[in-house]
Amino acid sequence: MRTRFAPSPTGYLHIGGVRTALFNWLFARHHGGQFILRIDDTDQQRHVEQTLRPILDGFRWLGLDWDEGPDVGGPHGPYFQSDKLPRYQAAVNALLTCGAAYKDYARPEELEFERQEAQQRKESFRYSRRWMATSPEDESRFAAEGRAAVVRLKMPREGNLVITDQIRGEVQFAWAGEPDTVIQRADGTCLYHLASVVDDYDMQISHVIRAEEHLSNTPRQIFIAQRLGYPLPCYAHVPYVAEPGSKNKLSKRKLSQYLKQKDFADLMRRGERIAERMHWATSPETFNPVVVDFYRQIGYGTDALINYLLLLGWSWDDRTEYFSRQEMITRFSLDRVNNSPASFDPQKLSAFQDHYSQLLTVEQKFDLVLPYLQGAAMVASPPTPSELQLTRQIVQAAGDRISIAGDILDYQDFFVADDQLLYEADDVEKRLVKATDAQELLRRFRTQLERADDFSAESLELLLKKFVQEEGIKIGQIIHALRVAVTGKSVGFGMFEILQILGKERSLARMDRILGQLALRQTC
RNA sequence: GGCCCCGUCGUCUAGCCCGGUCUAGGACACCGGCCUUUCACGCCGAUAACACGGGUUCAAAUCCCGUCGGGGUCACCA
Repeated sequence: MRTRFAPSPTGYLHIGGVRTALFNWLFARHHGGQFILRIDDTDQQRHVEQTLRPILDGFRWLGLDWDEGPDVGGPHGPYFQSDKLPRYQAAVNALLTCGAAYKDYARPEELEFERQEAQQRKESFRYSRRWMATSPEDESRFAAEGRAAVVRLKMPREGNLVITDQIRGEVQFAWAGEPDTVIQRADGTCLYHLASVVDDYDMQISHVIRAEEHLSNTPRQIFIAQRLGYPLPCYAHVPYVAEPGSKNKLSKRKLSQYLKQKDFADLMRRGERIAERMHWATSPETFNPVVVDFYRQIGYGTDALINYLLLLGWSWDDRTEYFSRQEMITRFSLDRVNNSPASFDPQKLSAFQDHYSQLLTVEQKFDLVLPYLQGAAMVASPPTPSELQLTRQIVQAAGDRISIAGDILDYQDFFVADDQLLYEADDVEKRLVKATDAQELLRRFRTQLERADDFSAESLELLLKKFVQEEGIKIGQIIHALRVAVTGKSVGFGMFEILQILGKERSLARMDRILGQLALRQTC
């Protein structure tokens, strides 16, 4: 079993493309076959290297390894269409010779005229073949008129074709409805349909697993293969990935429209918050939730992404949600691929990420998070031992709150100098100003803290409990005020962990600073 | 418009091929509650779907026909 994914070098990896690639990869791995990467660059100019790199990097990041293709080579190369021009030329000649294709000398405007005429009559367009050359005499006559020739498929105009699709079952087409597709341009370069069929044959692809939009291209490709005497691969057309909340195909260019949807907007905002702290120059070309690299950049894990994508259109049973790589390989089959489009749901992706990130140890998370702190210049590069320790403690205390690696940047307050800490005005108002006795209680508790020689979370908790008891107050009367005093806001992780992380000196400094400011405010 | 595909909770889906066990199951989200020093996690609970209409049948989400709706594709793009 041999499958392939044939991206064109566009500079980015589309989320739907990855899903298709994943299915190809899984299918090949399941059957112990090969997964081939081939570059569809018939239409590309020179910068292939530049636009291909991000795609290959994306595959590597995701762990979708290819057995043959760019960087790794293989016995059925070349794996770049741009390197196979003579090969395609030979195929075109063969098609011409056997009468499956013809040279067409129509000018674009003449074709356009026919097309419009058909539209006016509300008929489907079918080329008249008026400028089809049927003899060398025709060719020289047309050429004398200054016409250039393209090569078109000479499609049958009667009969039907039944395709047995592995996912959709039997699909019937009438040959008469198939257009005389151009397979070679006037300048001699070849087009996708031809190249694709020739490549699939050369690379001995057994299963063509691709997006649904190619279903209607299949008849003409089968026609080419048949007339060239190639054995037909099995076809499987997977439904495309749809926009959140609709059945339209997900498209990178429609980002601004998706942003009107809350979940998508939230995801984007989360990304932008990270990008901002990292000082990234972002553009919708690469920093876009439709593009896979977006997730790598902000710190998603590949386990979550792959698992989510797997379930977008495929299922094993009525309840299994989590699959290891090995489990997916073992269980994957085409017949459990769904046949209706599935819309992309950022929230569900997040839920998978939450799950997989909870499986990580503190040390693993620590490693993931560190580059972000360095990138945001919140720690030095390389980090000092005390910064490393601080980070480790934060990761530990944050627990589930850090889901994607970039989430660490939300804990900037621990890294900022004590006299630079920003306070949420509303929180200060509510917990330190309006709350009666809050400031006084803080002052009194401060002296206790100062005397404490054990600043561990456990002993701090005992200390506060004792204080609360002695004062005859409820813990809520002081703890919120304390939190705002040392972190600047009213939400965060466990109070005693916060104090432990900051340590005595910093905790006191922060308390003193805000208490001083508030005292000053009162006298004014 | 032609051709093709698709149609189960808001979303991802199980069930459909081989009709009864489906008063339609799971997950995410949402809502409510519990836990609790806040947030998050966790736990418990609730709401929520067979597009519609005809058949066939003792019985239809499941089979047949039609309608409607959504989408894909109709390039000298891939």
